[in-house]
Amino acid sequence: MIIASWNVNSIKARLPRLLEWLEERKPDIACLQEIKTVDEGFPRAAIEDLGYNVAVHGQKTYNGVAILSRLPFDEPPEARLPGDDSDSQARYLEAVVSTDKGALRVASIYLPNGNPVDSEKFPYKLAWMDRLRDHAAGLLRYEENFVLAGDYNIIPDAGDVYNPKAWTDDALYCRASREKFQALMHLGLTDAFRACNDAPDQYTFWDYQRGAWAKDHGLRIDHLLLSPQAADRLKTCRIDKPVRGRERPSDHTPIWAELAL
DNA sequence: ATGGCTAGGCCCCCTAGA
Repeated sequence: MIIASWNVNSIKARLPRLLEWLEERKPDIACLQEIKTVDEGFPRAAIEDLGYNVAVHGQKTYNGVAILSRLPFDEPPEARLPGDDSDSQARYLEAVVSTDKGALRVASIYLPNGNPVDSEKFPYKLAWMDRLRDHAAGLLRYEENFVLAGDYNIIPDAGDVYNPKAWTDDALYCRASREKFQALMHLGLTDAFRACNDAPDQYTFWDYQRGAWAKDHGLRIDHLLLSPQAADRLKTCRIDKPVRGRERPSDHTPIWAELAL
């Protein structure tokens, strides 16, 4: 089955692009980020008409995540990441589906950007990453298939950004951010894209500004992180780059993995 | 030589994104 992640940068602005991509790629599960609407504003019917079950954790104006699944959800999907009851930003949604080869847990993640690094946004990002690591450590104890899919706002390595020197002090690439990402990976997760492709400059985001798309000045910041059980079933992982070049695009493009499930 | 965008809100200018 195909599990995808896409930061759509507003579900309402991007609905035509989303519907055409769902019909082309036919993902079994699609994790969306930055839907930028409350639950009631989500265009649920148009997506259900394509055969998807829809789970939404929305918020007015900012953030917001969703999970689309051809298979029904086993239990009501769980919003929010444990560890901070005062966190009101809609950045996490987790669901479980049953396949004939076992259960699959999927999370849609919109990890905080963290810029500027001298603002309160940066410690919020780092604390959020600590919470994600703690939660992932708990999930690993089930020894099941899971995929943590989303916009991590983390450039893992120098080969994942067009000009790494310019990003040294940015919240997406600075030492503290990448150390937190490494701590998460060192639990035993697999970066699905890097497990399938070691070429540099394979991006998932291109800024709307400064002709970034035309010059291929991109970042690889959207990731599918797999549990060991899911990694054993990984067949391929790809980035749907042409979607970024379409009319009224998101600044992110979809990434997806195929698992033998 | 420079600066070049997009989306939402209650909206003609601001915040936010990365």
